[in-house]
Amino acid sequence: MEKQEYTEIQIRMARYAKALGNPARVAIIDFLAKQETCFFGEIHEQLPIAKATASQHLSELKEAGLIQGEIIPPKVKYCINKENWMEAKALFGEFFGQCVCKNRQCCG
Amino acid sequence: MEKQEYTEIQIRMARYAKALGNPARVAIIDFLAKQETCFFGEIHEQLPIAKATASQHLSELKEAGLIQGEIIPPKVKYCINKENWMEAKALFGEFFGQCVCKNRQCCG
DNA sequence: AAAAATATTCGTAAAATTACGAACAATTCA
DNA sequence: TGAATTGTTCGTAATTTTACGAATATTTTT
Repeated sequence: MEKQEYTEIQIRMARYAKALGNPARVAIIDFLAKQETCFFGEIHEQLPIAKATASQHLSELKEAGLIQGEIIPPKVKYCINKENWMEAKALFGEFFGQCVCKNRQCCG
Repeated sequence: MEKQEYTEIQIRMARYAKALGNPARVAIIDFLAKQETCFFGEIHEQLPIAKATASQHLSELKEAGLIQGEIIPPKVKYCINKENWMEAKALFGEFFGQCVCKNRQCCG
């Protein structure tokens, strides 16, 4: 086998991983995971970054499918996207489950 | 609580996630996870990218701690870094375990 | 010693990421 | 209606990422 393209699963894995590849976004998810929903303001309060930057990170998490938002004037309510969260959880579970680390020496 | 800095765990999570945030790097790990070790050439054969790019991705995975390399002239042998792999596995496990998705409605 | 094989490093270019303040839009409150 | 509140979008700048071919270094083979 040579020069294979990536599998759908690898592409989806990388997409979710990339979305989690920043401490601010990990912190946002940590915060959201512990409650049903919450407003932008509460999320921003937790983060050591400007409002505009927080909004940008939320957009990326939404784009990746990990969260969703709903406008409740004049606020915006965010929450985990349950369906995609479960998919990501399964993907990472299988990913980290595939290494037969216990049975081997690895390098050195 | 306001303007908190990120926790060590969030920073480590983001670091591992970022390393996995590219399909080539996910593919490399997928390939390495299935065997004790293998040489650069075999890894590169699997990937639809140039040699230099593959080497670069391997560097990033090594930098993040997920793999390690050993020179066996004139080849280079790579493998999963067992210790850090286990840490990453645990971090992602706790991360995805913390959402109480089943018990809630989320937005909408 | 010269040629071949194996990977990394260098130099470079295009695109994406991260961050901020200012400007804006939309709704609510006075 | 005017002022305040809440977030997003715009414009911008600095940095990082991704990718490639060419050059380089190291060891092995001839």
